[in-house]
Amino acid sequence: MYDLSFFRSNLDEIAAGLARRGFQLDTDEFRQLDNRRRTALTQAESLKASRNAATAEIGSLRKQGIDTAAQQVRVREMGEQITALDEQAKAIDEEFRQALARVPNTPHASVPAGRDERDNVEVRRVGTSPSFDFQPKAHWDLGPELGILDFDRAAKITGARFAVYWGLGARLERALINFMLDVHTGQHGYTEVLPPFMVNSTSLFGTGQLPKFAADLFKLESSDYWLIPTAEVPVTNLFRDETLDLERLPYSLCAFTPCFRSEAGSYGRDVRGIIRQHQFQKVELVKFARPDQSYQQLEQLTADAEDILRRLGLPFRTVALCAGDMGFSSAKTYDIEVWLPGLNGYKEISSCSNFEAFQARRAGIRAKSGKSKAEFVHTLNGSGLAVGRTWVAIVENYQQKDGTVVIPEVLRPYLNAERLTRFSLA
RNA sequence: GGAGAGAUGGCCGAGCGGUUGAAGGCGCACGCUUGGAAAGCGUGUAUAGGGGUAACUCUAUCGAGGGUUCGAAUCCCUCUCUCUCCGCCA
Repeated sequence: MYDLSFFRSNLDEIAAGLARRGFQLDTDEFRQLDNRRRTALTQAESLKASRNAATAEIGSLRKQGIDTAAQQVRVREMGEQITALDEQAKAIDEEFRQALARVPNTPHASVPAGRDERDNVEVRRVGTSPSFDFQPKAHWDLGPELGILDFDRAAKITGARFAVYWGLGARLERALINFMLDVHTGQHGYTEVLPPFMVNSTSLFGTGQLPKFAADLFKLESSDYWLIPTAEVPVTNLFRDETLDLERLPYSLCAFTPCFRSEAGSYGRDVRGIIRQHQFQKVELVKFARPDQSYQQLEQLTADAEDILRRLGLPFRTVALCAGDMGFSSAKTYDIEVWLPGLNGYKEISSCSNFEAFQARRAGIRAKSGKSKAEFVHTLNGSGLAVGRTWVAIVENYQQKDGTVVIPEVLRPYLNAERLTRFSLA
């Protein structure tokens, strides 16, 4: 969300920036709305000022024992007018705020132009896709064959887009979580945090999921609790309505959480396997940065996420999203895409964004040093990484001709195994 | 789930329905004092929005939302959160 006075005085520049991402800002509508808002506000406030004066006078008159019945009738009438004006002003203000809350962030100058994913720009490519002397399988075949992945029972106990992991399949997921957390906390300087997996709607507003994207979320009945779609929501909101010490920034946090997404409107996309599930797990990286350092921090955060793939020996590429492909709150985003033999292509495994002050303004996250005035921090986040998709990448990239999967060296202590072999309960 | 207590400025803590945006203290900032420091003294010290080139001024805010009243931090109702006890529970 934008700062009110900044938005007002830079409407045309903002509209031009938003046009890059294909968002048409109706500047006339906003100007009108803003004028109406200010008129209503001024009217209500000046009437309030005279009521306050009249009321003070009644007070002092009554102290002198003078009858004030006439004044009281007059002020009572003013009160009714004020109520009406207030309602009007409030309605217009609300209309203005709602409209403003639905305006996406402006892309940073370094964001490539373009309309959709085809215009994204590859910034680096690391590793080479493995060559197989046999026909490699997709994980949705290989997993069930190994007995470590079970879609049928998941559909029975819950429904579509859920999975059950068995044996070393379950343990591989857990190994990846621990590995990622250990690297980020031990090597990259992140502080681990374990937040609630449900949040209230104020938090979702803070990070920008609400009001526009309620349909993508799961909401619990008869409460204001929502299942988190990403750890970004609880972790960024940790410091909502707080003022941080500018000198101590950046804060670098990492959190493991499950994530829940309704995937409304994605019918038919990634229907096979565990690429797109209603429930998946993620290790998330979140940074609170000084405004003058946030782009440097975005590079660092992206490198930290990439490092997991390097250590796992998985081939990937990093792309800079074009203006038209970026998320609502983001000013700049890098997607990291891992190579998946089952798709014979790259698939997003992390999305690293700088939101600048967009979320901080919505969530009231400020920082100041000494006596300086508090300013909004810049927030960043990225997956480090999506665990389910990393699981897929391991299984598919390290599969062998005999149907087993060799586990990368760094994971073996966590898995207590060198290889995934056929598993069966019986 | 049941019973009770509470929520006031950066913090602690007053507050009779009327000039209380809010006493007092602490903290913080600046100044005086000092060889320097402490103590002492003085001054200042919230946020958001509107108007104004500015000085400044107006409005709102005492957990949130309603209500009573000419007027509410103060009275009434609802909700949220925190704490204590009981029950249940990992």
